[in-house]
Amino acid sequence: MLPGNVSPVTEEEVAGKPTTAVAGTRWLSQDERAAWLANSALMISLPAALDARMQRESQLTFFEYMVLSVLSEEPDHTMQMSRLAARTSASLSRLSHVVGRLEKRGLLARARIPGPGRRTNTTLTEAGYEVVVAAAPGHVAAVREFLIDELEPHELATLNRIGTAVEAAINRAAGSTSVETSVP
Amino acid sequence: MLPGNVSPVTEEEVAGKPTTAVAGTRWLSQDERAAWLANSALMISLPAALDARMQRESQLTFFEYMVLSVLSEEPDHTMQMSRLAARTSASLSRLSHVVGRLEKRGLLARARIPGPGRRTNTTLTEAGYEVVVAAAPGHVAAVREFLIDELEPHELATLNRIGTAVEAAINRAAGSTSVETSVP
DNA sequence: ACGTCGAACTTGACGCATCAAGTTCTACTC
DNA sequence: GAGTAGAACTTGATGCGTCAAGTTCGACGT
Repeated sequence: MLPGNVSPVTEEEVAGKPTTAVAGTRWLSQDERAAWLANSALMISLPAALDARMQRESQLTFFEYMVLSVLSEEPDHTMQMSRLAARTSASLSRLSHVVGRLEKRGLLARARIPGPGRRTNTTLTEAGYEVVVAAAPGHVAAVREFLIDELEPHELATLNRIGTAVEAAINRAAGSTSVETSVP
Repeated sequence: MLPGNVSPVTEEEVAGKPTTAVAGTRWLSQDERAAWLANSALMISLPAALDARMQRESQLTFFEYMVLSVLSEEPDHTMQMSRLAARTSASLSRLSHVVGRLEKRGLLARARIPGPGRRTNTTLTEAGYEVVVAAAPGHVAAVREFLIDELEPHELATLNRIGTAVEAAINRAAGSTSVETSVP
């Protein structure tokens, strides 16, 4: 459980309604606050739990696994950097660092794309593919244990909706980074 | 949107049912997979977006804000380290580092608790309180913009349920860290 | 009374993420 | 055709988080 990381004042000022503003701010209502706290705990604890387990079982970060996994699902185990970045919700910079490390470990390889522009392809190596395949069952098990198997079907559906909506709201606020997101 | 960070194989092997196992693993069904992908995006993007904004507007991390905020809601602006750690879903180690930094910045102070055992209290300073108060409106606005205002009431309720359930599942798996979590 | 255990921290080393800046291309402009 | 804009990365410095150890205390056994 998380606390009231919401307003620096004590209960009394917040009252019941989701509206009102003491000094121009719409504070959170009781329900909103509770939902936000629960979500904070989820946001903080879930990635940490998954990271810890993947690290133990496969010497991979949650994010590294995502990268390898996305590549493994392409027919040719290959994807362009910027596209891979969009697919993993990561900045190009972050991806570049991670790919650099994974390349050093021999799990994937980079290659300039001949055409116009400065584009780079990333491809899984044999070793890389074997690592993902080996790590997958543990990953899925963890996802089930911590999240999926805890939820009812309608909760799953709602979670899907929420994730999508939030992602949209963030991209909207970011002024749209204008990267490919849809599957061709 | 996020990709299939789930199974290293292509669609065909996963089929429709949430069950079945090619090699002993219960892979994710279409719906489960979709929900998981949406949740991944949420897990990754939301903290990042909040962190970035708080950093820009208040020179505070999302987590630093949480710490200060929790303290600000205590009547005496004081809380014991281990309790504060539980309230913020953080390890004692992480909290210790963060509190150290915030102390250096003059936003809070530590003091040994006289009684038995090795306990430490953390207290907001005047400056610290002013910082939270100043940062709060921006924080709430961001939370609303990215999450709360995007959701219908029933979605809020479900999110609450999900967060609680996940937190419970993780704590269960962790063999119970045995720290206080309930409010007295 | 002495030693051991465990709880409650603290500290240091190391790794990963972020941000700002640099590079390498094409394309467009005047 | 030189210059500028801009997309697609890459790189380096800095800072936060994690993990493993270390410290400091009381309690409990013998």
